[in-house]
Amino acid sequence: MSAMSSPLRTMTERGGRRSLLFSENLKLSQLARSGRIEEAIKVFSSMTNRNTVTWNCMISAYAKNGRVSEARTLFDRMPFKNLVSWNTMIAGYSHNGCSSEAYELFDRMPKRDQFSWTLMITCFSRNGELEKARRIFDAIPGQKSSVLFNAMISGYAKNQRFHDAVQLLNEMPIRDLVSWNSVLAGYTQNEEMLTAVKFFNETMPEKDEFSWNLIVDGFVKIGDWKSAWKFFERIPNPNVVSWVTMFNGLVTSGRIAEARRLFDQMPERNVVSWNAMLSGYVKSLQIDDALKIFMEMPERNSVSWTAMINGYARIGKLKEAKELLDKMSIKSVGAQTALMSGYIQHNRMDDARRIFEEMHTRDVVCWNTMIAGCCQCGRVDEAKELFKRMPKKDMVSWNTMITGYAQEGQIDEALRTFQEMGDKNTVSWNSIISALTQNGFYVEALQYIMWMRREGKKPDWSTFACALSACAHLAAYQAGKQLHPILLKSGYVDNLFAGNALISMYARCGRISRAKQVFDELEAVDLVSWNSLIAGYALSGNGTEAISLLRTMERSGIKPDEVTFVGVLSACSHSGLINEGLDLFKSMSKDYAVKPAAEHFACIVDLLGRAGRLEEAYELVVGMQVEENAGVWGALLGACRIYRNAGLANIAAEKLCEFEPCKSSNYVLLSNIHADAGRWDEVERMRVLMKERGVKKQAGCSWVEIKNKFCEFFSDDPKQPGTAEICLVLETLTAQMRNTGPVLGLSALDCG
DNA sequence: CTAGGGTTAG
Repeated sequence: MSAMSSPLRTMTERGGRRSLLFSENLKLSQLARSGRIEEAIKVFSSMTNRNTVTWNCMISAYAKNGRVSEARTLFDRMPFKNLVSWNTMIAGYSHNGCSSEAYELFDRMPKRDQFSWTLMITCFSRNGELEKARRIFDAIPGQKSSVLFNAMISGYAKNQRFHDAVQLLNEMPIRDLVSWNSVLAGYTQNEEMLTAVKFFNETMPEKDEFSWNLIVDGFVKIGDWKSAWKFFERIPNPNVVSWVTMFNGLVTSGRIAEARRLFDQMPERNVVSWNAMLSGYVKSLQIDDALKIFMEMPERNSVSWTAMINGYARIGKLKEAKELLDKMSIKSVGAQTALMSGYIQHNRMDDARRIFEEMHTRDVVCWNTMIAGCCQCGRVDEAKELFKRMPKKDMVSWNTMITGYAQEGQIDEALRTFQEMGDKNTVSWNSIISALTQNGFYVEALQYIMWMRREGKKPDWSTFACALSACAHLAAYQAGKQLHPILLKSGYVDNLFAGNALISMYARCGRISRAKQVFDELEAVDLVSWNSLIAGYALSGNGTEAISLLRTMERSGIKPDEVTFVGVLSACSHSGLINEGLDLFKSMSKDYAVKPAAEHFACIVDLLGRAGRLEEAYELVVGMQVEENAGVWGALLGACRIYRNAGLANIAAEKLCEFEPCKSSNYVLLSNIHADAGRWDEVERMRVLMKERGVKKQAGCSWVEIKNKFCEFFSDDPKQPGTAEICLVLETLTAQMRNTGPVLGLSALDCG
């Protein structure tokens, strides 16, 4: 008996040991996949028996969780490396975007197989280094598998090199579904839906659920849920992904009730479906409904918890959010970031900072959230410090800093950051362009848009909105006009931000009928669209039309706001509708519950002033309940100059110098008034005051658009080309205006 | 344990 049992026992022991090792290795890879890296480390260090697979698993575990340097340490220390070890380490670098490190290993490895080639091609492609990927591809000896072709095709397609992708597709010996879908994904994910549908209908010989889902997702991504629905209905065998993709399309277009109906109709639901419903409710801030789903759902993962915490955080129920986080057994980075973000949104920066500092691991999203939070509450120096401290920056980090600097008016820092960053995406370009427009550098903004197009970056709705806004502020009609067809072709016309910017551009360039046409052609309009149009009529001096638009706007169910009234009131004053303007001013607080601000008072002062009712205007300013500003006194001063009321002008100009102590033109005006009245001592006092306050004459500057080029003019600039001609034209114009137009002092033309 | 469609939720 004993002689027989001995070898048997040895065999089972060996088998047992082997199966134990196998199951421990399996456990390691499972932990790695679900992001439980700390547990994986524990398991690995407690293992007495390790084989090469164990080491490979642990390398992969580290790399998949962003700890690529620890993975490398393990790789260097492991007792025996096989081909998979090398491939795993390369994959690790690839997942973490380290293409040069990956290539260094690839170059040194003793033997290569299909995995190695494919990994390296994918790694370079992900990094946008397509030429390097192609060099690898071309150097592969012998027959290339379709997996290799597909990797290269996918790389081209993802990077919008559609021509190269299709060419390779045609060159490969045997195409399969992955090949077709790789090209299709390139189109759908780059918002090329026209080409995508054509490829889907006319080129692809066969389709699977992937193909259908890609099309639906592509339409969802561009916000066209109707087209998404058309294709969704035609899917022969929609799977869970199809349903969730369509569901997501309804949620992003704000149709939460319809989304709910679709959810109820789903033939099968997995945890992703439930999470989609949950976060759908969170997005539309229906937190009670979200909670109901959270309680109802049969299975929860960290995404579910994170979504719920995020929901509470967004409506300011921070106590509930924190309690939920405390209940999580393994607190994911995302969940902690959600609570942190809640604190940031509700101005509890210290609490946010505490969570941030206490976190064991932080991903790039967490860092970016904290940085954005600091920027939002004006702590840009703190943001800068964090930005320096963070171990790995992504595109979002850089873009956030650019926007942060811009909001603080630190345009030089924004420009420096933009130049310093390596790769730039559309958002980076948009960030710097909107930084420029927000700070009044309109010519520079247009310059950057030109550079952006030269770099081959596709403009999106934000680019168009900024470009058109710059044109509007410069009254650059030629440039703005040319943007219109480009916008039409781009497919962003129905974007309200772009559409409103277009209205505003035409309106401010004095093309009010074109503005109206754009307005009428928009699928849906909002308050901003109405305000832009009304402001346009104000600018063109058509008060009657502005008032009539206000009425139409009300009938369409949109309530006017303070901006609307600035438009309507200034329209009244520009077209001499005195009584209408005064009536509207009275009714804006009474009937519309819009509190008049200084800007509205300025309109009425201007209106009364133009009618010569200077005393009334003065009484209004003195008696107004809101804080006075330069605009109000400026309006009064303007009226005083037309009607030559030196006494009131003196008061207004004094006030103006109080509000804008650094603006030289105010002192000059006041000084001129005193000079007119022969009060030379006062003129002298002005001169001394200017010197005391350090007021320097600002160079007057203006732009002219000639043949798509912007010419900047500075006053008193002897280097200015064509000065003599310009002065001659100016003199002629002035003479003509003296004879025909309203009487203006020469100072009215003295604007550089 | 490592490659090609990074189809869906954060």
